[in-house]
Amino acid sequence: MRLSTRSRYGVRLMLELALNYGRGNIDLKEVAKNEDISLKYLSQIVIPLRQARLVISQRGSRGGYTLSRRPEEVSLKDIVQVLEGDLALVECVRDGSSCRRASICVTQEIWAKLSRVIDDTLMTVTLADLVSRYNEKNCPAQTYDI
Amino acid sequence: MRLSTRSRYGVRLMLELALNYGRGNIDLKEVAKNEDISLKYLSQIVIPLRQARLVISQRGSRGGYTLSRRPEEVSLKDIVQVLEGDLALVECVRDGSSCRRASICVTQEIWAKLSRVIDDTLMTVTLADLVSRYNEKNCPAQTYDI
DNA sequence: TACTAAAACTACTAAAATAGTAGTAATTAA
DNA sequence: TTAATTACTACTATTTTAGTAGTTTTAGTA
Repeated sequence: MRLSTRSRYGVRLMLELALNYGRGNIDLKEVAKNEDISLKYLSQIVIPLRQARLVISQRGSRGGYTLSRRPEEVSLKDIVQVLEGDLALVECVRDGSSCRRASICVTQEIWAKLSRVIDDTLMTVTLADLVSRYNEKNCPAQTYDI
Repeated sequence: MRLSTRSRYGVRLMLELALNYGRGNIDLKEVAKNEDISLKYLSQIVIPLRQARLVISQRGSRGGYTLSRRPEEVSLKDIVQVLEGDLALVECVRDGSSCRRASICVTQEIWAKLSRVIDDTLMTVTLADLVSRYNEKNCPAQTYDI
């Protein structure tokens, strides 16, 4: 039960865009460098994010990506959902008819619950939250020694 | 982010043992038939459960498996933990040194939280709970038409 | 207009994980 | 002694993961 690099890199990509929200296009080269992720791989990962309209792209020179919504309005669930595809934790939760034991199965109920708990957790965390955490962690309150 | 059949089958195996708790050895053939799972595959899955002392085995004719503890005392976390191996949701949560960005990374904190939420959810569900659900679902209160 | 930097698209690939199967050996109750 | 059962070892096909590689399109700018 592993979270793919795809999802994790995708979240970090989106975090970079959130950190630069309001500053125009950010190109993937920059993100790849900051986050230490293969540029080519990133350029694959961003495609579904664009298709899902979580980011807006601009091609050509000085092109790049921007968030299509404010960081407060993008949850990690939005991102992970797009990048994990339609994969559910367990197939029978998404599609009851995929298992003929569904009607008598009690474990299905548990996996459904677990799916909900995961979704709820991811839904309550937004990019804005990550930005706050980032600032706390990497930009501690500055003291000026004069 | 998928739960393996290994874990899911393992839980169903344990549920079968819980349903038959107190009735002596249950052999895998029976479980395989009831749960519609390959006998050979089940016999692989049960090995780590035995090694983790969640079940006790008896070899030979009339052999089989029994729960080593009462159903109330076995949570789904116990089972899934054993069957997923030491795989964490995300490697860096289990082992901070696995990623050199750990000290500056804020997504790690989120994955750690998600891991905890998953663990907590699985920890609160015991085999006894599954047995209750099973009885409710498959043995509705009987009415006698005389 | 030509150049350059960027996204977009298409195809391929090595490695690992998943979900099993197959066959044999050891054990034990009857 | 036999039959039933667990235990052990090895193998395998398929899918997923985590990328790489190369080309094409687009758009700003000198």
